Amino acid sequence: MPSPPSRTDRRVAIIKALAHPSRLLIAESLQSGEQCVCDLRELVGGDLSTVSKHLTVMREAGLLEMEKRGLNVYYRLRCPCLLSFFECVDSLAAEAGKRK
Amino acid sequence: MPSPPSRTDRRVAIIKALAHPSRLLIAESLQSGEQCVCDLRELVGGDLSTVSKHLTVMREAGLLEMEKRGLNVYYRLRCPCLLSFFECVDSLAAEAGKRK
DNA sequence: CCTTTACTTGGCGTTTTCGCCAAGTAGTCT
DNA sequence: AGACTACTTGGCGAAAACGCCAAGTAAAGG
Repeated sequence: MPSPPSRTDRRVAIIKALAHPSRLLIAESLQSGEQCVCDLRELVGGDLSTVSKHLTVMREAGLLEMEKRGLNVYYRLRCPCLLSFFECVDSLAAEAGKRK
Repeated sequence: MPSPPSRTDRRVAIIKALAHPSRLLIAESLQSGEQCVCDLRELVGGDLSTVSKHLTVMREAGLLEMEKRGLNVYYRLRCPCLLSFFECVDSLAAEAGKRK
């Protein structure tokens, strides 16, 4: 039987959900408001099924909420705190750029 | 020829460097000050070479600094801002725990 | 009801990541 | 110098993540 996810497991799942170029772009784009899957597909390119799977990863990690309205499915961020995280990452990314 | 890493690539590298149970534990532990590799090995368990490779990933992403003193190599965080990020992750992780 | 649109799910080959072992390097000690 | 300690690096098999295609589902429209 599978043991329940530990505190660390849940943390890692959340971080992993951001650790991919397409998913990071999606998270950043959703900061300005909800978007449907087709919008996000235009954003990141590639197959619709691939985008859908990325969104599933992010939703299961707890990062996103989804809501179906009509034919479209809209996704939005569940966390207002991502912004400060991105600032942190960017300050490191800027230094990494200079260092090398 | 390889194109230079984009802004998103650098961001992703930093996030990926935290997206593993052992590496996340290491980052959290280093918040209270520098530690040598053998300390971190005790923390996460497993082979020393595995720990060393995790540290290399984190260092190359820009997360850590290393310094050799005597026989030991000490690692420390390069970013004071990780703390607020972990608070963000934890608030999500707590909700994810409740939700399911 | 049938078709179309907007997705989601299953499957599968390819790529990446992970972790151990073995071997190499750099200080320290005697 | 030789032995020992504390790592780092190379290599490799196993596991996980990725992305496409094909098939399935749900709501809307004719």
